[in-house]
Amino acid sequence: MLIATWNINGVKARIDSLCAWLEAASPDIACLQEIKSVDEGFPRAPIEALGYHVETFGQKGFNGVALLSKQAPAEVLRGLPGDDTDEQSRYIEGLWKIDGRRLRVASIYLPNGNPLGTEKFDYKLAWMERLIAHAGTLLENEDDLVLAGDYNVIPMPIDVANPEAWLGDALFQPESRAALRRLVNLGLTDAVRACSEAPETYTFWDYQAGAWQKNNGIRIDHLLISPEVQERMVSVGIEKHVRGWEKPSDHVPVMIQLAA
DNA sequence: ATGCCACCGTACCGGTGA
Repeated sequence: MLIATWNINGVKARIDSLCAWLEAASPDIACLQEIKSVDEGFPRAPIEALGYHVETFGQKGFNGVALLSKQAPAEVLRGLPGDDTDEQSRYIEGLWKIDGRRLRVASIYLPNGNPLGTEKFDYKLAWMERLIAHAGTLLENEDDLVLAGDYNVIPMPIDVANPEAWLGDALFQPESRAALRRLVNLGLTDAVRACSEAPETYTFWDYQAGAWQKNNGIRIDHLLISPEVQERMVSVGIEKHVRGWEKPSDHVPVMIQLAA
């Protein structure tokens, strides 16, 4: 069982790369973020032609998340619970029933929160509180749980090439990092860090100022897993080579392999 | 340095991102 997450930065601009990656990596479940498409405009046909079921939660212009899976989910939840007035499409969750197990996977596009001192940062922190509350509810079920996505939070200094450059950024604020720690401390595991303490483990490189060429990256795409999933974890992988493709997303896919 | 680059919409620029 292979589960992946990828902030694709526009599914219509990246559809050929997405199909090439799906064919090569063959994830059982792929979580996408920043599809930047309404549901009706999502290019589902070429993805379905590869044998994938498609569930989307899009919006016009920006944001938007999706779940691609070889097996159709039994249930789908669109939108993060806790605020009926939230109009941004940043959360979609599916439940799969596989070999008698219940597997819940969420595709998360956590708010960026920049600039500091604005309602955008308040929205980020409030959204994180809602995510913590919802994750607590999910963990009570003791299902297999994978919270995957672009968290827009740099957990630790080891997760950024140039920490000083991010001190004034919402992604590296003490409040953002503390909220992520509280989420993890509910009983989740950061799958990538559980498998490797290596520095220069990044998932995002800015398009600007030659960040990719200089390996000036950050690790902000995370797979947070429940104890039931951690027991079955075989390996994780960061698809770094995808950043070197033509017209790449600024993020690369992150994957976890589970036994059976 | 609030730009560098890239996406989207109804578009030849402004909003948004990280």
